[in-house]
Amino acid sequence: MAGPEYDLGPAELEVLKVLWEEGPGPVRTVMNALHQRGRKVAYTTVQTMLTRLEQKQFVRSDKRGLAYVYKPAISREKISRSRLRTLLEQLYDGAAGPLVLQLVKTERLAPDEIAQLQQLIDKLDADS
Amino acid sequence: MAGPEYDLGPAELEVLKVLWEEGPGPVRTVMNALHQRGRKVAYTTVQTMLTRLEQKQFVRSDKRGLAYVYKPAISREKISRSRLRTLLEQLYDGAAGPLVLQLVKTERLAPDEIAQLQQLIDKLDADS
DNA sequence: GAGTTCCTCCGACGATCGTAGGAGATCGGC
DNA sequence: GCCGATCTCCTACGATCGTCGGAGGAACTC
Repeated sequence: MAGPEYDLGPAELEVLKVLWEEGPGPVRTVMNALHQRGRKVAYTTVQTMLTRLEQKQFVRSDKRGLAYVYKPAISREKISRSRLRTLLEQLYDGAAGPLVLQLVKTERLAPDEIAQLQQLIDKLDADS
Repeated sequence: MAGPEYDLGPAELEVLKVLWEEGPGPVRTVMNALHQRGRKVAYTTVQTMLTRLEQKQFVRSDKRGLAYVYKPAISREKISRSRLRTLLEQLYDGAAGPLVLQLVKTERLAPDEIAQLQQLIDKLDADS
Protein backbone atom coordinates (compact mmCIF):
# COMPACT_ATOMS: atom_id res chain seq x y z
CA MET A 1 0.00 0.00 0.00
CA ALA A 2 0.92 3.60 -0.46
CA GLY A 3 1.01 5.12 2.98
CA PRO A 4 -1.16 4.60 6.04
CA GLU A 5 -4.89 4.38 5.92
CA TYR A 6 -6.50 7.24 7.78
CA ASP A 7 -9.98 5.83 7.82
CA LEU A 8 -12.73 7.74 9.50
CA GLY A 9 -16.36 8.53 8.89
CA PRO A 10 -17.80 12.00 8.30
CA ALA A 11 -19.01 12.34 11.86
CA GLU A 12 -15.68 11.31 13.28
CA LEU A 13 -13.96 13.78 11.02
CA GLU A 14 -16.31 16.48 12.26
CA VAL A 15 -15.23 15.78 15.80
CA LEU A 16 -11.60 15.86 14.84
CA LYS A 17 -12.14 19.19 13.12
CA VAL A 18 -13.48 20.62 16.33
CA LEU A 19 -10.33 19.59 18.12
CA TRP A 20 -8.15 21.07 15.40
CA GLU A 21 -10.04 24.31 15.31
CA GLU A 22 -11.02 24.88 18.91
CA GLY A 23 -8.11 23.12 20.51
CA PRO A 24 -8.10 20.29 23.05
CA GLY A 25 -11.03 19.89 25.37
CA PRO A 26 -13.23 17.50 27.28
CA VAL A 27 -16.30 15.83 25.88
CA ARG A 28 -18.69 18.56 26.88
CA THR A 29 -16.74 21.29 25.19
CA VAL A 30 -16.52 19.33 22.01
CA MET A 31 -20.22 18.66 22.18
CA ASN A 32 -20.99 22.34 22.60
CA ALA A 33 -18.82 23.19 19.64
CA LEU A 34 -20.65 20.61 17.56
CA HIS A 35 -23.98 22.04 18.66
CA GLN A 36 -22.87 25.46 17.62
CA ARG A 37 -22.03 24.06 14.22
CA GLY A 38 -25.53 22.76 13.91
CA ARG A 39 -24.78 19.16 14.73
CA LYS A 40 -27.13 18.24 17.53
CA VAL A 41 -25.73 15.10 19.08
CA ALA A 42 -26.02 13.61 22.53
CA TYR A 43 -23.23 13.78 25.04
CA THR A 44 -22.58 10.07 24.93
CA THR A 45 -22.46 10.14 21.16
CA VAL A 46 -19.60 12.56 21.26
CA GLN A 47 -17.99 10.43 23.89
CA THR A 48 -18.24 7.36 21.70
CA MET A 49 -16.74 9.26 18.78
CA LEU A 50 -13.83 10.38 20.89
CA THR A 51 -13.26 6.92 22.29
CA ARG A 52 -13.23 5.45 18.83
CA LEU A 53 -10.96 8.15 17.55
CA GLU A 54 -8.62 7.35 20.37
CA GLN A 55 -8.67 3.66 19.52
CA LYS A 56 -7.72 4.61 16.00
CA GLN A 57 -4.97 6.81 17.42
CA PHE A 58 -6.33 9.99 15.93
CA VAL A 59 -6.72 11.61 19.32
CA ARG A 60 -5.09 11.22 22.68
CA SER A 61 -6.57 11.90 26.08
CA ASP A 62 -5.40 12.48 29.57
CA LYS A 63 -7.37 12.79 32.73
CA ARG A 64 -7.40 16.23 34.15
CA GLY A 65 -9.31 16.25 37.41
CA LEU A 66 -12.73 14.84 36.90
CA ALA A 67 -12.79 14.51 33.15
CA TYR A 68 -10.63 13.48 30.26
CA VAL A 69 -9.23 16.11 27.97
CA TYR A 70 -8.92 15.07 24.35
CA LYS A 71 -6.45 16.44 21.89
CA PRO A 72 -5.78 15.63 18.25
CA ALA A 73 -2.97 13.18 17.63
CA ILE A 74 -2.81 13.69 13.90
CA SER A 75 -2.54 16.83 11.85
CA ARG A 76 -5.17 18.11 9.53
CA GLU A 77 -2.53 18.12 6.82
CA LYS A 78 -1.88 14.43 7.14
CA ILE A 79 -5.55 13.65 6.82
CA SER A 80 -5.97 16.09 3.97
CA ARG A 81 -3.09 14.67 2.04
CA SER A 82 -4.28 11.14 2.58
CA ARG A 83 -7.81 11.94 1.49
CA LEU A 84 -6.61 13.85 -1.51
CA ARG A 85 -4.36 11.01 -2.51
CA THR A 86 -7.23 8.57 -2.23
CA LEU A 87 -9.40 10.77 -4.39
CA LEU A 88 -6.59 11.09 -6.89
CA GLU A 89 -6.01 7.35 -7.07
CA GLN A 90 -9.64 6.38 -7.12
CA LEU A 91 -10.96 8.83 -9.63
CA TYR A 92 -8.12 10.49 -11.46
CA ASP A 93 -5.76 7.55 -11.89
CA GLY A 94 -3.35 9.31 -9.60
CA ALA A 95 -2.85 12.09 -12.09
CA ALA A 96 -3.01 15.48 -10.49
CA GLY A 97 -3.09 17.40 -13.74
CA PRO A 98 -6.71 16.88 -14.73
CA LEU A 99 -7.79 17.55 -11.19
CA VAL A 100 -5.95 20.83 -11.06
CA LEU A 101 -7.39 21.84 -14.40
CA GLN A 102 -10.87 20.97 -13.28
CA LEU A 103 -10.44 22.91 -10.07
CA VAL A 104 -9.16 26.01 -11.76
CA LYS A 105 -11.93 25.82 -14.30
CA THR A 106 -14.86 25.29 -11.97
CA GLU A 107 -13.83 27.01 -8.76
CA ARG A 108 -13.35 30.69 -8.41
CA LEU A 109 -9.91 31.49 -7.15
CA ALA A 110 -9.03 34.68 -5.35
CA PRO A 111 -6.75 37.10 -7.22
CA ASP A 112 -3.86 36.52 -4.86
CA GLU A 113 -4.25 32.79 -5.24
CA ILE A 114 -4.08 33.21 -8.98
CA ALA A 115 -0.98 35.27 -8.56
CA GLN A 116 0.62 32.61 -6.39
CA LEU A 117 -0.34 30.00 -8.88
CA GLN A 118 1.21 32.04 -11.66
CA GLN A 119 4.42 32.25 -9.72
CA LEU A 120 4.48 28.52 -9.19
CA ILE A 121 3.98 27.93 -12.85
CA ASP A 122 6.73 30.31 -13.78
CA LYS A 123 9.01 28.39 -11.54
CA LEU A 124 7.97 25.09 -13.05
CA ASP A 125 8.60 26.54 -16.50
CA ALA A 126 12.00 27.74 -15.49
CA ASP A 127 12.95 24.33 -14.13
CA SER A 128 12.13 22.52 -17.30
CA MET B 1 -27.54 21.00 0.75
CA ALA B 2 -25.28 21.72 -2.17
CA GLY B 3 -26.03 19.09 -4.75
CA PRO B 4 -26.99 15.46 -4.60
CA GLU B 5 -25.27 12.93 -2.42
CA TYR B 6 -23.43 10.36 -4.53
CA ASP B 7 -22.71 7.98 -1.69
CA LEU B 8 -20.87 4.80 -2.42
CA GLY B 9 -18.22 2.70 -0.79
CA PRO B 10 -14.78 1.96 -2.20
CA ALA B 11 -15.77 -1.45 -3.51
CA GLU B 12 -18.87 -0.10 -5.18
CA LEU B 13 -16.80 2.60 -6.79
CA GLU B 14 -14.40 -0.03 -8.05
CA VAL B 15 -17.24 -1.79 -9.79
CA LEU B 16 -18.46 1.43 -11.30
CA LYS B 17 -14.98 2.14 -12.57
CA VAL B 18 -14.95 -1.16 -14.38
CA LEU B 19 -18.14 -0.19 -16.15
CA TRP B 20 -16.76 3.20 -17.06
CA GLU B 21 -13.51 1.82 -18.32
CA GLU B 22 -14.50 -1.46 -19.90
CA GLY B 23 -17.96 -0.51 -20.96
CA PRO B 24 -21.28 -2.20 -20.15
CA GLY B 25 -21.31 -5.89 -19.41
CA PRO B 26 -22.90 -8.69 -17.45
CA VAL B 27 -21.87 -9.77 -13.98
CA ARG B 28 -19.28 -12.26 -15.14
CA THR B 29 -17.45 -9.79 -17.31
CA VAL B 30 -17.30 -7.28 -14.53
CA MET B 31 -16.06 -9.96 -12.19
CA ASN B 32 -13.30 -10.93 -14.58
CA ALA B 33 -12.23 -7.34 -14.94
CA LEU B 34 -12.09 -7.04 -11.17
CA HIS B 35 -10.02 -10.19 -10.94
CA GLN B 36 -7.62 -8.79 -13.46
CA ARG B 37 -7.28 -5.72 -11.32
CA GLY B 38 -6.31 -7.90 -8.41
CA ARG B 39 -9.65 -7.81 -6.65
CA LYS B 40 -10.57 -11.41 -6.08
CA VAL B 41 -14.27 -11.42 -5.33
CA ALA B 42 -16.97 -14.03 -5.72
CA TYR B 43 -19.50 -13.88 -8.48
CA THR B 44 -22.37 -13.18 -6.14
CA THR B 45 -20.44 -10.40 -4.49
CA VAL B 46 -20.18 -8.59 -7.78
CA GLN B 47 -23.82 -9.26 -8.34
CA THR B 48 -24.73 -7.74 -5.01
CA MET B 49 -22.63 -4.69 -5.78
CA LEU B 50 -24.34 -4.22 -9.10
CA THR B 51 -27.77 -4.68 -7.59
CA ARG B 52 -27.05 -2.12 -4.93
CA LEU B 53 -25.59 0.28 -7.44
CA GLU B 54 -28.75 -0.08 -9.43
CA GLN B 55 -30.88 0.63 -6.40
CA LYS B 56 -28.87 3.77 -5.90
CA GLN B 57 -29.39 4.60 -9.58
CA PHE B 58 -25.73 4.57 -10.43
CA VAL B 59 -26.15 1.80 -12.96
CA ARG B 60 -28.96 0.54 -15.14
CA SER B 61 -29.49 -2.96 -16.42
CA ASP B 62 -31.44 -4.67 -19.09
CA LYS B 63 -31.90 -8.30 -19.78
CA ARG B 64 -30.20 -9.49 -22.89
CA GLY B 65 -30.91 -13.14 -23.45
CA LEU B 66 -29.92 -15.10 -20.44
CA ALA B 67 -28.25 -12.47 -18.35
CA TYR B 68 -28.55 -8.86 -17.39
CA VAL B 69 -26.20 -6.34 -18.89
CA TYR B 70 -25.22 -3.49 -16.63
CA LYS B 71 -24.19 -0.07 -17.72
CA PRO B 72 -23.22 3.05 -15.80
CA ALA B 73 -25.99 5.54 -15.26
CA ILE B 74 -23.82 8.30 -13.95
CA SER B 75 -20.68 9.82 -15.33
CA ARG B 76 -17.31 9.60 -13.78
CA GLU B 77 -17.21 13.37 -13.90
CA LYS B 78 -20.29 13.75 -11.74
CA ILE B 79 -18.88 11.44 -9.12
CA SER B 80 -15.49 13.11 -9.30
CA ARG B 81 -16.95 16.54 -8.87
CA SER B 82 -19.09 15.44 -5.98
CA ARG B 83 -16.23 13.74 -4.19
CA LEU B 84 -13.96 16.65 -4.81
CA ARG B 85 -16.54 19.02 -3.44
CA THR B 86 -16.92 16.92 -0.33
CA LEU B 87 -13.18 16.90 0.21
CA LEU B 88 -13.09 20.63 -0.32
CA GLU B 89 -15.88 21.28 2.16
CA GLN B 90 -14.68 18.86 4.77
CA LEU B 91 -11.02 19.68 4.82
CA TYR B 92 -10.34 22.89 3.00
CA ASP B 93 -13.32 24.94 4.13
CA GLY B 94 -14.57 24.87 0.58
CA ALA B 95 -11.64 26.94 -0.62
CA ALA B 96 -10.12 25.54 -3.77
CA GLY B 97 -7.14 27.88 -3.74
CA PRO B 98 -5.02 26.18 -1.10
CA LEU B 99 -5.82 22.80 -2.59
CA VAL B 100 -4.70 23.85 -6.04
CA LEU B 101 -1.55 25.35 -4.67
CA GLN B 102 -0.80 22.22 -2.70
CA LEU B 103 -1.37 20.07 -5.74
CA VAL B 104 0.79 22.09 -8.03
CA LYS B 105 3.51 22.19 -5.42
CA THR B 106 3.58 18.52 -4.51
CA GLU B 107 2.52 16.74 -7.67
CA ARG B 108 4.51 16.79 -10.83
CA LEU B 109 2.49 18.05 -13.73
CA ALA B 110 3.17 17.18 -17.32
CA PRO B 111 4.42 20.01 -19.54
CA ASP B 112 1.23 20.13 -21.56
CA GLU B 113 -0.80 20.26 -18.38
CA ILE B 114 1.28 23.19 -17.26
CA ALA B 115 0.67 24.85 -20.58
CA GLN B 116 -3.06 24.32 -20.29
CA LEU B 117 -2.99 25.64 -16.79
CA GLN B 118 -1.13 28.71 -17.97
CA GLN B 119 -3.77 29.31 -20.58
CA LEU B 120 -6.52 29.05 -18.02
CA ILE B 121 -4.79 31.53 -15.80
CA ASP B 122 -4.32 33.95 -18.63
CA LYS B 123 -7.99 33.78 -19.27
CA LEU B 124 -8.81 34.35 -15.63
CA ASP B 125 -6.53 37.34 -15.65
CA ALA B 126 -8.16 38.71 -18.72
CA ASP B 127 -11.60 38.38 -17.21
CA SER B 128 -10.76 40.35 -14.12
C1' DG C 1 -33.15 -36.78 -20.13
C1' DA C 2 -29.24 -36.41 -17.01
C1' DG C 3 -25.22 -33.78 -16.02
C1' DT C 4 -22.88 -29.51 -16.25
C1' DT C 5 -22.87 -24.85 -16.45
C1' DC C 6 -24.48 -20.40 -16.04
C1' DC C 7 -27.74 -17.24 -14.48
C1' DT C 8 -30.96 -14.87 -10.94
C1' DC C 9 -32.95 -14.31 -6.46
C1' DC C 10 -32.86 -14.27 -1.57
C1' DG C 11 -30.94 -14.43 2.74
C1' DA C 12 -27.25 -13.83 5.80
C1' DC C 13 -23.20 -12.47 8.56
C1' DG C 14 -19.49 -9.77 10.47
C1' DA C 15 -17.52 -5.12 10.62
C1' DT C 16 -18.06 -0.35 10.88
C1' DC C 17 -20.56 3.92 11.87
C1' DG C 18 -23.77 7.08 13.85
C1' DT C 19 -26.56 7.32 17.53
C1' DA C 20 -27.79 6.98 22.22
C1' DG C 21 -29.56 5.20 27.10
C1' DG C 22 -28.61 3.56 31.60
C1' DA C 23 -25.67 2.26 35.60
C1' DG C 24 -22.58 3.73 38.65
C1' DA C 25 -18.80 6.91 40.62
C1' DT C 26 -17.85 11.50 42.11
C1' DC C 27 -18.04 16.20 43.22
C1' DG C 28 -19.97 20.62 44.70
C1' DG C 29 -23.48 22.96 47.36
C1' DC C 30 -26.34 23.39 51.01
C1' DG D 1 -24.94 13.65 54.86
C1' DC D 2 -28.10 14.08 50.93
C1' DC D 3 -29.18 16.05 45.92
C1' DG D 4 -28.41 17.19 41.62
C1' DA D 5 -25.01 17.77 38.07
C1' DT D 6 -21.36 15.73 35.70
C1' DC D 7 -18.36 12.24 34.29
C1' DT D 8 -17.00 7.44 32.72
C1' DC D 9 -18.11 2.86 31.28
C1' DC D 10 -20.71 -0.49 29.05
C1' DT D 11 -24.14 -1.97 26.11
C1' DA D 12 -27.01 -1.72 22.24
C1' DC D 13 -29.42 -0.91 17.90
C1' DG D 14 -30.36 0.22 13.14
C1' DA D 15 -28.15 1.24 8.73
C1' DT D 16 -24.69 0.47 5.47
C1' DC D 17 -20.99 -2.18 3.31
C1' DG D 18 -18.27 -5.97 1.78
C1' DT D 19 -18.59 -10.57 1.50
C1' DC D 20 -20.73 -14.78 0.05
C1' DG D 21 -23.66 -19.44 -0.05
C1' DG D 22 -27.53 -21.93 -1.49
C1' DA D 23 -31.88 -22.68 -4.00
C1' DG D 24 -33.85 -22.82 -8.18
C1' DG D 25 -34.42 -22.17 -13.17
C1' DA D 26 -32.78 -22.04 -18.13
C1' DA D 27 -29.66 -23.75 -21.59
C1' DC D 28 -26.14 -26.49 -23.88
C1' DT D 29 -24.14 -31.05 -24.47
C1' DC D 30 -24.34 -35.58 -25.33
